[in-house]
Amino acid sequence: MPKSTIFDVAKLAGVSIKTVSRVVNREPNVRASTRERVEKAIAELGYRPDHSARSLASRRSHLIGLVYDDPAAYELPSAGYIINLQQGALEACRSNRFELLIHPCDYRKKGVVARLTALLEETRPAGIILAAPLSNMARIVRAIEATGTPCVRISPGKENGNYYCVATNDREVCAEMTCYLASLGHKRIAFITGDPEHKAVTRRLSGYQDGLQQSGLAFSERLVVAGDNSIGSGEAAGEKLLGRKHPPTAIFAANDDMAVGVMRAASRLGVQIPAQLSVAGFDDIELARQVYPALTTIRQPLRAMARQAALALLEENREGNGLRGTEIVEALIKIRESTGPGPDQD
Amino acid sequence: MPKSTIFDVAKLAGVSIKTVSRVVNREPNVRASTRERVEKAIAELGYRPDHSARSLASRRSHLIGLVYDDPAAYELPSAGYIINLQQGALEACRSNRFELLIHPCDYRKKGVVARLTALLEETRPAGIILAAPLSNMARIVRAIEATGTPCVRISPGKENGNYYCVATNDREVCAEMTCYLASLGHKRIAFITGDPEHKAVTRRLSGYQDGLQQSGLAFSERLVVAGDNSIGSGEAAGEKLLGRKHPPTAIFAANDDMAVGVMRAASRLGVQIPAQLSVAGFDDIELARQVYPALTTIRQPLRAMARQAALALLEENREGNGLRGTEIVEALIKIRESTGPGPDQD
DNA sequence: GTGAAAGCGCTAACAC
DNA sequence: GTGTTAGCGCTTTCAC
Repeated sequence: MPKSTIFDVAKLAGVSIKTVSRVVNREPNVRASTRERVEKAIAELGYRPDHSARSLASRRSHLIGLVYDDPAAYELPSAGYIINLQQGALEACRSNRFELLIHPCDYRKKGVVARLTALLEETRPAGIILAAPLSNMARIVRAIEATGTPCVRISPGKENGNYYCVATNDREVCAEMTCYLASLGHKRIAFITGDPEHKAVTRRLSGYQDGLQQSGLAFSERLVVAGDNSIGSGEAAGEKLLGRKHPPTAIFAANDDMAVGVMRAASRLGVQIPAQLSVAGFDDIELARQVYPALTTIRQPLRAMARQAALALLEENREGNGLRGTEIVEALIKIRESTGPGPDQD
Repeated sequence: MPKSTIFDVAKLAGVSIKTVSRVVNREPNVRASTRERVEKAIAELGYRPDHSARSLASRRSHLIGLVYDDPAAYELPSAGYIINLQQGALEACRSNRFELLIHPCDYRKKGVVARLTALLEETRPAGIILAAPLSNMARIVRAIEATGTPCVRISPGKENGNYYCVATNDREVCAEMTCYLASLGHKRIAFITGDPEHKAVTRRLSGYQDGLQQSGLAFSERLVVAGDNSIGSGEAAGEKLLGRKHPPTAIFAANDDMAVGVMRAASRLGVQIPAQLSVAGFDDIELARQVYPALTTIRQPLRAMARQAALALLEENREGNGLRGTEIVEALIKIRESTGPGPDQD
């Protein structure tokens, strides 16, 4: 079957191509009976509007770009993170007949901005979803802005008012986790911070502080140790904390990898979890369930966030009334076995 | 800067648009001095050829589609698999100014074929990379063929001569692994088969048989147990095998998840690895390194395979002399701690 | 409600 | 080597 065009459909339905176009694009001003006739012709011919022709004429494509930090640089532990983003965006695309273009980029390299600009100017996607930590980087955001491509940022550090953002209640949920630990009877709750490059991770520290305050516990700098998001750094931090004369009875790490590191340190030092030490993380990576005891953590609704981001882009594409504000998608606390009532304390 | 077109460049360089087109597309028949002038004009105006216009006129886009089994159906353990495919394809795309479209599809659902056809007919990608297990499914392959889109299949079951395929030496490497186990002194080497839906997994059994033969060991049906690729099925199979009067001293599972299941069964039954039992898997998933003792396994060079697939598509796009044959990318045996000389045997 | 005509920005075929 | 002329298949504008 040689591919049919809008002309073939028009001829078969006995209307003009403009009417076919109206039907295809669900525009108003078509009589129901006409619409039916056109739809029948479309089905009969197996007509598919050509994407390139459409984009060329309308100056907007049916493509959404997903831009995220290139995992090549990371040795792939972020696979779950990326797949969740993709799945969320795809869910939204699928129901709207859009396709998803992926564009990981390594912000550490020269030329990223140029490549990104090239993508936007050549491909002209209907919009871009920019994931953290790229969503915090001014030069990336500016480059996108310069091309005029609609953009939604996921979990940006500061909620810069000029762009539409999708974020979680990171800080609040971390406060909640801290309160939960306090409610279990813990008095010395430590926190391990992450790589300051990821702004989202920084906000988690503030949440921890909020939680202490809400629970009537004093904040102490001694209970905050710096990590760099890696398992190794968590292990080092755990050793440092557990080696003290008065070790904490609970450790809340800014991400799961570091929490797992803490568990390793505890295991090596013969500290029982959760009997002697409660451990909590953030992210709910796959490893969190596989580790023993299973890690209490917080799940970022990444998939829902990406879906929301894509939906916003699609709406903007249809209505075009500007993308502003911040949409909050709530994070979820997953209580598992690594937390419990601590040992009796002085 | 209002976006400039090929006309602007032509005017500035004092040539015709066709000459600009030649320069942009690296076509021959342009004098070096002319080319330089045009390139200067392009740089000066920041000209970018419009992707849609190009695709429309040339009837081929600068997009490559990557089609794989939808992980939604799988609860995401396949994240690493997918990311590796994507990374490989992206490596090839990047150096050729192509973009990558991802299209996971759930072959269990009705309407996949229709959606895939729609993708191909509307978007007209320059080519499709079809990953296993989809690459084995006749109705999927046929649907792609019907649209005339160039397609490369990754790890298809049977090497159907009409398409270009990229595969690994699955069977050979499984024979090698079996020989390695035999060389360690194992006489009773068991094999756990996987989901027969994945043809690649079936070939692994043949490799195991080859290996036995090469090592002068007899094949016994009793030493082959069926699994379904899941950890749970590996655990069940392991229990069954280890519960025998003469249990095997080595178990080779057709994938890592099942191998991990075997390790769990061994741990529960108090069987020491590798002192009493050697365990080997296939895939080199992340868990393989995290498990204790670390799993001996086989790594499929997925990334290299996807890169090769994309490169073939790009070449076909340029030269167009037909895609045939099979490219083999060699798999790698990773010997870790779960295998060793077995116990002395009768 | 519907249609005719004029492009969108580029490549292809062929002329020179 | 280089330019001219037609489209590619659609949307847009505006007329009816």
